[in-house]
Amino acid sequence: MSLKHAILGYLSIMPLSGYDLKKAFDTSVQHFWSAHQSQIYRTLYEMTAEGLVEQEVIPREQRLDVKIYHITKAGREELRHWLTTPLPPQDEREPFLIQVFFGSVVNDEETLANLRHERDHIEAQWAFYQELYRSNLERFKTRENKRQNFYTLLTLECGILQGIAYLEWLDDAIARVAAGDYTPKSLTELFPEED
Amino acid sequence: MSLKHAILGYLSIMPLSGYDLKKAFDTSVQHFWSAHQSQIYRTLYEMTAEGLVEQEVIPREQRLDVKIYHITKAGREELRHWLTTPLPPQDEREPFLIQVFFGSVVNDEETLANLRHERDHIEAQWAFYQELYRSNLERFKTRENKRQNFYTLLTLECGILQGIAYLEWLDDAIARVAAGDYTPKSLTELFPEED
DNA sequence: CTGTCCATGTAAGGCGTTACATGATTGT
DNA sequence: ACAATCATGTAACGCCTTACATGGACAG
Repeated sequence: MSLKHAILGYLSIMPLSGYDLKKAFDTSVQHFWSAHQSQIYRTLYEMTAEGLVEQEVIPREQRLDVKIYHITKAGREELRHWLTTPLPPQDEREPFLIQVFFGSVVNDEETLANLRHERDHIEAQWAFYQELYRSNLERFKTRENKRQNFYTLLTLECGILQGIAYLEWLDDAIARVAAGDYTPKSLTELFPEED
Repeated sequence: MSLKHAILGYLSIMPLSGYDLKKAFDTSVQHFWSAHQSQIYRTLYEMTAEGLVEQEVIPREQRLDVKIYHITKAGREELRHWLTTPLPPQDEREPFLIQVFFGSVVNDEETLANLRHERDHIEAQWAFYQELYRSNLERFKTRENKRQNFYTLLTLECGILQGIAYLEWLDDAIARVAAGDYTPKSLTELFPEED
């Protein structure tokens, strides 16, 4: 369960509340991981039971207590173990590509609309990553923990580069479907020479 | 639920059994969708209750009956509707990138091992897609339904191109981590001029 | 005075995974 | 003779999503 380990990762840097964790997910790893707040609270509860984290309860008058979570020694060990264990192959699930795959069931106009919609969405997302990269770069210049920041930027870079490749494919697909051109790319067109 | 619609997509082309569907998933859309056979059977059962498909039971002596599923009119309408409705934005979940993101928690050697492991896995997968593309190209030349085949090849192309981008990123990341070089890419290095 | 932020959770349901079970046929 | 393939499923669990619920602080 990666969510547990992502939480451990954040808590290994500093203690946080469930709310803080939700914000951290939304603002920094959103491009490759997301979690609902209900999920975070439940997981934190389980992790407390498992001894991976400890609650520090800060009472507040007439409001729900704030609970700050600290990583335990066992938590650090678990995190280290997970970070050094190769993951089993993941199953992809991309519903959009199912729509494309069965594009021949509907009119090309309709598939085109889907492709354009996806394109707009990906482009907006890409612009957002670009902004994130920019702001993280700034921080890199001034901050101490270069190594931590480097890995943050590296994952963002991955998202950005894959976004570019995806956008290129989308543009090309849109052009071809719009032209009613069903000739597929040849192997030499598709694969770089080095192969 | 995309699984239902992927099943409807296949059944819109020809009637199939649960077993056939499992094979179809494994051999043609495996790169962007996978399903366990238990999941397929359960879903087929639900879809029968919903009137999206109909069972044709073919009894066999001393063996379990074969159940061939046919798409109904309601099923076709549902499929068409789904294929022409833009999908809500999907949440990504890539545990591997969490490992990279928290790479600073462990030694670079350990992160390097992860990166190399991923690289090997992706390369093998990429080679498999390449083979799939090759064989589908052959079929394209001889077969009737060019339009259907085109969309199949298009989704494969997507997987292949994204694979290339991902591999390039992995190679670059491996080189940089191996060299202990934590300088991030500048914006101009990362973004194409057109931007 | 309305909305957003802070901060916590519960409940129910949907989807996916893993393990188990059966048994004939076909290939090596 | 043994394994793989064909072909069907059940059971149980686990994770993720959606909706609901509470309530103070603070900004426009």
